[in-house]
Amino acid sequence: MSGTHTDVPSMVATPLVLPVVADEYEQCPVTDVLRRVGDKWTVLVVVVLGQRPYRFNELHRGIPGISQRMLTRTLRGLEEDGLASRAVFPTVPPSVEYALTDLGRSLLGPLSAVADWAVEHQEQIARSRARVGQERFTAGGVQEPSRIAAPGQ
Amino acid sequence: MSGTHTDVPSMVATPLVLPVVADEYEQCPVTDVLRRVGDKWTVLVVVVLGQRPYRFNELHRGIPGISQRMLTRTLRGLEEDGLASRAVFPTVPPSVEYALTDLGRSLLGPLSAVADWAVEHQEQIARSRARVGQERFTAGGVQEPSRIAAPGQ
DNA sequence: CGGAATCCCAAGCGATACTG
DNA sequence: CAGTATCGCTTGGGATTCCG
Repeated sequence: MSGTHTDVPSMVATPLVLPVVADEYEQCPVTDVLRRVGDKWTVLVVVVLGQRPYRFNELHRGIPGISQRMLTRTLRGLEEDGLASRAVFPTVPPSVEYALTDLGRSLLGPLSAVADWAVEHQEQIARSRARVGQERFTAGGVQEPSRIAAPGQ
Repeated sequence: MSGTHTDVPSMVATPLVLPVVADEYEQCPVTDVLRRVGDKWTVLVVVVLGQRPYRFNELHRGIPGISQRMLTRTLRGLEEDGLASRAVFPTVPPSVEYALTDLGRSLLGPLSAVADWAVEHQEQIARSRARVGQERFTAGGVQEPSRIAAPGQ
C-alpha cells in the first residue's frame, strides 16, 4: 500500500485531520475495488474468463452454483468497470460472448497473489478458527503480556 | 463431505445443537478469504495494523468512518482467523492492544498487489463507469464482431 | 439463447444506548 | 477504556417467471 490513496493516520496518533468526505462516503478507490472483488462471484468469473472468452450459458454451466441473475449482474459490473467486454452476435438464437479486456487481464496477476495466499494459508486459518471457536467455551483468564501499557494517556 | 461410509441414522435423532454446516456452499478457500477481504473494513484495519500495534479507541480514531460495532466485529474476525492478536492489559481502565500476527503480516504483500492495482487503474475504471453510464441513454446499435459465432445446438 | 422483472429472505452495516 | 445489545435500514443474492 504505497500509502498515497488513503489518509491513513501516520505513525503517531495525531489529532486527525481528515479531508472529510463531506457528502456520503465514497471511500478510497481501494476499498471500492475491494468490495467488488469481495462479492460472491466476481473473482470466480474473472478467473474463468481469464482462460478464454465464454458465451453466457457456457459461463453459466462453467460456474456451478451461480444463478442467471447473479451471473448477469456480475458481468454487468465487470463490463461497467471496463474489465470485461460484451459482444453480441446478431444470430438466431442470439449469441453473446464475454471476454476480459486488457484491464481485466491486468487484474489477474494481483488477484493471483491473494488467491495463492489464500490457498497457501487456508489450513492455518481453518485451524485458527476451530481453536478460537473452542476457546469460547473454555474461556480462560487474561493474558499476561510481557510489558504493561500505561493507560494513563 | 467426510466420506464414503453410509452411516444410517439410528433410532436416536441427533440433538444437533450446532449447524454442522453440511451447507452446500463453503466454497473454495479462495472465495472464502476473498469475502473476508471484501467486507467494508477488514483491509483498512489490516493496513493500519500493519504500521504498528494499536489500542482499540486509538484504532477507532485512526479509521474515521467506522463504528465501534464494526471495528469490534472486524477485529474479532481477524482474531478468529489468526491474522491479528488481542492482548488485554489488566490495568484500570483496561487497555487492549491489537497487532498483526505473522500470518496477518504475510497478507500485507498480496494485499498490496491488489491495492496498488486499484490505485493505478482507478481513473480508468471511473472513466469506464461514466462512459457506460452515458451509453445507457444513447443506447447504440449492436456491435459488429469480426466473426460470426455459430449458435449451433 | 440471453437476458429483464419481480419477490423475498438473509446478511451487512450504522446509530444509539447501556455495561464492567 | 473497551466493549455488548438492540434496532432498523440497506444490500446481496437466490428462485421464479416472463420476454425478444
